[in-house]
Amino acid sequence: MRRSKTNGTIASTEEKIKLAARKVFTEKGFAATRTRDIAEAAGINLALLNYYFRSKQKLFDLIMMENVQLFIEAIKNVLDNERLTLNEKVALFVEGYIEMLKKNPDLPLFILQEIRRHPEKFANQLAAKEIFLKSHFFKQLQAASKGRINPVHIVVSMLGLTIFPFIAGLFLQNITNINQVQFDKMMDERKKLIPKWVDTMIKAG
Amino acid sequence: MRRSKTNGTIASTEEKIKLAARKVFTEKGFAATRTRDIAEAAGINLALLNYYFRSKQKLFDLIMMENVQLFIEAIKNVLDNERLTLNEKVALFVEGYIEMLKKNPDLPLFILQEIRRHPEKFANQLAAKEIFLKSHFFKQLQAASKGRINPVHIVVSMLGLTIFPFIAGLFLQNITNINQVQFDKMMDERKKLIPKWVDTMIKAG
DNA sequence: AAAATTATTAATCATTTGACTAAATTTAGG
DNA sequence: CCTAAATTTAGTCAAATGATTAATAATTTT
Repeated sequence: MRRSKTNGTIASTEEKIKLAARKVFTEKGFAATRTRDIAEAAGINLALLNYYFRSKQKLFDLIMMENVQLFIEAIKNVLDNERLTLNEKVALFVEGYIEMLKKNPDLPLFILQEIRRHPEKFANQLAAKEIFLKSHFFKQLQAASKGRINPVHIVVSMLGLTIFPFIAGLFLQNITNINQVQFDKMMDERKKLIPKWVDTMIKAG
Repeated sequence: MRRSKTNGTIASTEEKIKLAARKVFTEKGFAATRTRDIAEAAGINLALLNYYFRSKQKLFDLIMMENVQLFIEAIKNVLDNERLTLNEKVALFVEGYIEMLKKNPDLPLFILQEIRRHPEKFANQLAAKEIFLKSHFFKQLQAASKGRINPVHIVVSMLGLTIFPFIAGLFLQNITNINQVQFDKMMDERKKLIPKWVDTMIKAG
């Protein structure tokens, strides 16, 4: 693999391709994306894409990995911080995710689509299973909701309340007659609403 | 356009293709689907697909329309039934959708993806905007939540709590360590949980 | 500055894929 | 049965597309 020393130019070109690839892939998915689209969006010659990344698939895998990373980083620091109460964790999680999703609204649909298309790739990969179930967060949740309700319901609800609005963004703006600015404002409101709702769910069952 | 009189056969072949097309399209999306896949899944010759449906695009549009129809029918009868209380409407909506989604878990991702890809096609189409905002349901919601909270928040939450688990099905089964059967059982539990939660949201703001 | 390495381009290739054609086979009505 | 319409098939085509190549330009190294 070639690594250049003339960093100024190469990093810029490679980065240009990656940026364009993230944009086009995330918007259209793997199959609907043509390498020519990416090349054009990046303002480079088609052959350069293969020069730097070997193949469409390799480039896609790279982007996908970085996207998944975005998702994980937004949780990581919250779920296992033992100094935070359950409510504080929920609040931080919701706040962090909504901020991230405001910047990357296409991300959830992109990732979930990909999981559906290739479940096997994600089955083990992150070992998210164990990490999640053993997290301080999940233990707190079990303790707080003990007996009244399956804590998985709470987790699913928290994720749904936070992520779903972005997945269905355009659809919701359509049926509810609000525009982009109003939508973003509402998402900010949800930073306070969701933790309150989740707290109620835990207590009320 | 040829219409046969030997109805037995034609309906069966045409239906076979449509069933196969729905399956493959919904699983893989438009671009990733090859007409040859559909033909194979339907157990028919490739040319037959074009014989009955003219083109891949036409077939896709048909399937998409039917899928959207599924979504709408599940709401239609509930939203404007003036004899139902708000809580009854929510309960019926959630019940109906969860049942529909258990049978068609790929539907939401498929439709939302398509809306993202071609927003213009859905912008006016259903005029869902007006229909929804003028529904008896929405008016009841406004009355019940008056002042405390934007009713759109409630709608978004209700949809999210109901639909999101199916969109993220595989992902959730992964991180929460539950299998398909447990998942379906949980979805049944949510038929009772979600209306209760929504009621709390409305009252508490 | 010469040589070597790295970056970029235009042109081309090979494969995939949606669509079409023309012929063969089956079915329905007389 | 016979004929015409309906159905089905194999074979083919043209466009799209991922990838490669060979030549050229730019940059770095010696």
